[in-house]
Amino acid sequence: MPTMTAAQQRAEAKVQYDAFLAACPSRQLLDRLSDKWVTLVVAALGSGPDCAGGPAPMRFSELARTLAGVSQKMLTQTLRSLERDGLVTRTVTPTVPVTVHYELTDLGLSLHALVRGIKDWAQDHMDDVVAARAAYDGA
Amino acid sequence: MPTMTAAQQRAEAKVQYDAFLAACPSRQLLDRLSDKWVTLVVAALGSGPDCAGGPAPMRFSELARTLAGVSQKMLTQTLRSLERDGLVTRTVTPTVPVTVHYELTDLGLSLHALVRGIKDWAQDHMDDVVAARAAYDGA
DNA sequence: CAGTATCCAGCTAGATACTG
DNA sequence: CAGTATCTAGCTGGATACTG
Repeated sequence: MPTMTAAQQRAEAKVQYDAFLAACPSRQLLDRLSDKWVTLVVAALGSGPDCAGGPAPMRFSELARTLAGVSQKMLTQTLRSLERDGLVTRTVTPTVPVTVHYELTDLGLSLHALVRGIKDWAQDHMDDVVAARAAYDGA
Repeated sequence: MPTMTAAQQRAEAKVQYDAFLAACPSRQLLDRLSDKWVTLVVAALGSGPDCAGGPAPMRFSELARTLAGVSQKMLTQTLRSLERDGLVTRTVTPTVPVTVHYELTDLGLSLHALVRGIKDWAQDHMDDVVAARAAYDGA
């Protein structure tokens, strides 16, 4: 065999990739933020239903309404993963029917600061992006 | 018909959802950052191949190596969208074979600051997340 | 109200082959 | 070197129905 096959080279690349991941912790959080509902839930819990207030606990149905368009499945899945990661707390009040509140933890709040930063950047620069897009498409 | 069907309620929700999107500009950037390769490319161009230096122009193959594991297709697609959005510049040097450099624009650099913030947050808090995860799984 | 369970359509992204 | 083109497997996430 004179040289590596394409498949072998790919396998090799995967190993290097894993190493790159291990060396760059940002990747792990990235996978979290890459889930669009995660970011939206954090934004909702951190900024309130109107996307402009302060942090506030919200009920399941309240979140579902605020993020209208999210399926129950995705909302549940997202909230579970956030709870598991210690970013939100889940509080069950045994009324009939049951009432459940979700709230950002301190850790979640610190992440919210980043999300807020992203939002601010978007508001400041999104028109630049739109303009660049128009120029690119026109040319 | 006494009440709305489930399908009608869903259609209604979609409209509200669109309104929510329009009211919250963060969503547009979110879609951008939700693409994991976008964030990684910005990080690579902004922090250098070793993920620790300063902003530096990089060649196509250099990016492919740094983000080992990315397919040519995804890398090309990602770079095109970033170019279209005015976040990176594409410079072709007519050597044989051709040489292409990618570099962050000022706009791209300002976005990189956010990515850097995310990275720093990850380094500061990722162990908390891991601990929370272990506690959740153990209980 | 706040889920869980199941099914499946659609899109994403990987593999592969070819080009200037 | 830096792409483009094509095919397709697999996974994501939506729709729907059911439960404590």
